[in-house]
Amino acid sequence: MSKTFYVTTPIYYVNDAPHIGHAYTTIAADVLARWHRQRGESVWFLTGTDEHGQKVLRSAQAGGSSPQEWADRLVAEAWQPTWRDLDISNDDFIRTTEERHTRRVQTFLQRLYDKGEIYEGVYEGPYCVACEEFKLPGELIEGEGRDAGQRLCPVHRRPVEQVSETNYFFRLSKYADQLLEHYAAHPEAVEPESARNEVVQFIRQGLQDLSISRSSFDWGVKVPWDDRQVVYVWFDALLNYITAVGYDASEPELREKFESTWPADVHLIGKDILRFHAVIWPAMLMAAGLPLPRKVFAHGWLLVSGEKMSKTRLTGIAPAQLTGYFGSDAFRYYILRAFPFGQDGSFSWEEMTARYTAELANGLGNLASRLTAMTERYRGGVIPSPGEPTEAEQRLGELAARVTTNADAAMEKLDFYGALAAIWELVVALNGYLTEQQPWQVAKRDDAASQQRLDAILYAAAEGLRVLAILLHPFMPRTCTTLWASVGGPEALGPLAAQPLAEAARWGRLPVGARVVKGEPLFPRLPDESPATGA
RNA sequence: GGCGGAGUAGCUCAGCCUGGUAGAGCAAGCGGCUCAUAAUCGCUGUGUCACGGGUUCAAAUCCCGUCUCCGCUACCA
Repeated sequence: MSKTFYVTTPIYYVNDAPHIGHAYTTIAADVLARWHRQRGESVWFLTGTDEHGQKVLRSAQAGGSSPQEWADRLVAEAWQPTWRDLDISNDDFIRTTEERHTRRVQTFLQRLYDKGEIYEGVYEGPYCVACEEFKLPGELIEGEGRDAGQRLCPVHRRPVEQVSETNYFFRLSKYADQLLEHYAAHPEAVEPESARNEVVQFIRQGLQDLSISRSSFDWGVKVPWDDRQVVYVWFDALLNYITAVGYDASEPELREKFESTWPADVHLIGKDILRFHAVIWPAMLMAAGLPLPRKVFAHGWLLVSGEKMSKTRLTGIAPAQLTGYFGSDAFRYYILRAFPFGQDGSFSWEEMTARYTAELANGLGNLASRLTAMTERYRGGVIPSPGEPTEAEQRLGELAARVTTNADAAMEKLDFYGALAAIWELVVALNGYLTEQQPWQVAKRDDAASQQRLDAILYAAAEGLRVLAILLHPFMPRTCTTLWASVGGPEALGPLAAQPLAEAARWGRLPVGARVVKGEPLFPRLPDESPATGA
């Protein structure tokens, strides 16, 4: 059985509703999954929600509901609708409160405990009595005046106490050398390079064992041998990548699923959760004797006005604010086209508007309108014979092939930006081709040679659009389905999703006689005034 | 404080490793075209390459220093 291409997003914390940062990761994962499906590979694309932990408990209490009700509502009313709106094609959606997950988390934990990878110890740290919780050393603030020399809780502005609690610890420290060896042998396992350097540097400093249970609250997976404690939420959350695909399943189909799916080919994450994925997670897998993920890719952040998005600064943008105005496909296109994937990108409404108009409406959309209008007008909406290709048509065919190869190579590197740049060469070339060949002039001449020439031009342009529909389908599924239909693809060649990338650029696949229809513009012109928004 | 990244055209950025007339896209201006969503195609300009030194025949590119911005510096997710 061949290995399934397995791509994941983080499971998102249901403390809050999704913003465009979550959408960025998820859209990238979706495009990657669709690209590999279009290659003809078996693909498994997983996303989901992380629902345990103190913050969810607190949010639920503040909202006057139980944590389970809180999570249920956010998942049903915020997260899943957002992914539906964005045409996210995940194959599964794991929630950490599902029994299939919690049961397997317990099994995993018990195995590590039995192997001596987990021991009972004492966690000591700064604790705020008012918050009733442990604080991170880094979030404390220096006291002034009366509290000079002391460190204060950032919420209550009062000194923290050193408090200790009995917890269970995972022997993370013993895996430092193995992790370093692994990354030396597999540099591709953490990308981009800057992220890998940070991880390696961090591990070199030495690792401490990790406290993986909590006893101060109970919203979590119970530690199987000690029900006074619940599992630390990250330890619980990371395991979703294996529990969702059948780790420790007894059913034969699920065992087979796990064997053919794990290890993950790509864990896509934001760079803020790099350490959990590139240090703790692989160490957990080493301890359990399971294979490590092939790649963790930490992408940059979408910044708004140069700052990380934040609710408190009112810079958090809900995806619906953008999709409602630009459409889901335009949003998917923009965030992958505007910024190299590994780097931070500065989101701006103005830039998105400019790209929408220049690249989608005037570029791709208008190109489709030109071809379909002329085919309807001059040939009654029927794809004519390709006739004798001249050098211009040959160049188009060669470009289509080269662009396909380049885009595929870029996608192999998770370079969505480069892939779109490559594909856009074909959009630009086709607009130039039509302008140079002037089919509207050729159409005015009645002689047979001119009419055959017109056929050839229209055919070549239609071929170009056929290739574009296939190459862009993973990025803009909705629009490309429309485009595919408008060049007669469905009847002539079958469903768009079934068009293999390897065949996409083979020139001349569109059969003579396919029905071309000029429909509504692919990307309608934006209204003059944009909706009021903080962006 | 330590480690790492960045500072190049109005905007977003490439170039820097492997020194040798400073580039792309967008925006702007001019021209062509009229099939198309007032769309498209061609042409044009623009720069103390953060600052100060140094190496060199020659530095955006190498070296030293300074300034500014950002990230990482472990158990919130």
